[in-house]
Amino acid sequence: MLIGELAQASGTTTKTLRYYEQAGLIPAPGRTAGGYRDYPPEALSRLDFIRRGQAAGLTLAQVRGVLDVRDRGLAPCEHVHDLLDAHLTALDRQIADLHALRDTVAGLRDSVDTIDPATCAPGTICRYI
Amino acid sequence: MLIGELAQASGTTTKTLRYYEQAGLIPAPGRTAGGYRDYPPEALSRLDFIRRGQAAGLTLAQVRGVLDVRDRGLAPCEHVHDLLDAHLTALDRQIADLHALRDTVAGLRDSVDTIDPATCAPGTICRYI
DNA sequence: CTGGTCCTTCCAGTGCAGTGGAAGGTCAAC
DNA sequence: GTTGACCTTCCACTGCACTGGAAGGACCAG
Repeated sequence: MLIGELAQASGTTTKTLRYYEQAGLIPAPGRTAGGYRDYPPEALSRLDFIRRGQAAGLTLAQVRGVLDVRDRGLAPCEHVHDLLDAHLTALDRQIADLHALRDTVAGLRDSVDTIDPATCAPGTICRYI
Repeated sequence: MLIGELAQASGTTTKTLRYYEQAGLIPAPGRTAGGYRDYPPEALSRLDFIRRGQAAGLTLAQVRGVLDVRDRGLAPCEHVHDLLDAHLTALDRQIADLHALRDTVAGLRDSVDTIDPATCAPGTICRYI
């Protein structure tokens, strides 16, 4: 399988595949006589896993962590559980932070509607922020 | 006011102040005989505004947009209202996206606890992601 | 044999908001 | 006069996940 075919099959680009190889996410494949990358069929399932990991909001470094465990011949179940657990905690905090920010911004925006701009102090940049 | 004093007073660093100047967020101040930056007192309120804008989750480019309006001698009220409104919309979508992601990740994590790892297919990377 | 498409490597840039460090100038105190 | 703190400019780097482009080789159809 040439790089362009794999890119098409996995819904990504040749640029990205070379980048993944350089980043240690996919192993360097064999080469054809002409020096072209020649991927085995299982490269596709590896790319699907990477895509699913990304869809779950994991970084490529985290995905690579799981792949590294798997490549050492181990079952990554515990690792995956801990990773998802930590990710969930981070997401919860991120959502809470964003919620607080949202309320702050909503208050600021409403203040623009309700506070008379004539009461702005001359030396300030903006009365509302 | 020298740059170190302003940095201390505004709770930032000299590096950041030079960066803000280069980025067009604060005007280039006068210089002392020795070539040191010499800030006027109102630089502090400008930096406070920048900090409040950042606390509201605005980018420096957005903050600079407000400052540009103000520097042209106009009241930025309408601009600020529109900016905050758009920001609020973006925040709401971001929160919704994050919520959906959170639910997905929670489902994945729980599947690690409930699905028997012995049922993993040998060719796959991970049964859970 | 030529044209077109695919592939190769390598270097550099994107956006965001700074941060690090080198090489050197200024100023006040001792 | 010298130490030390502060300042100057300039260039490069951080993290993240790519993306763009140049220069050149491989391969296939007509």
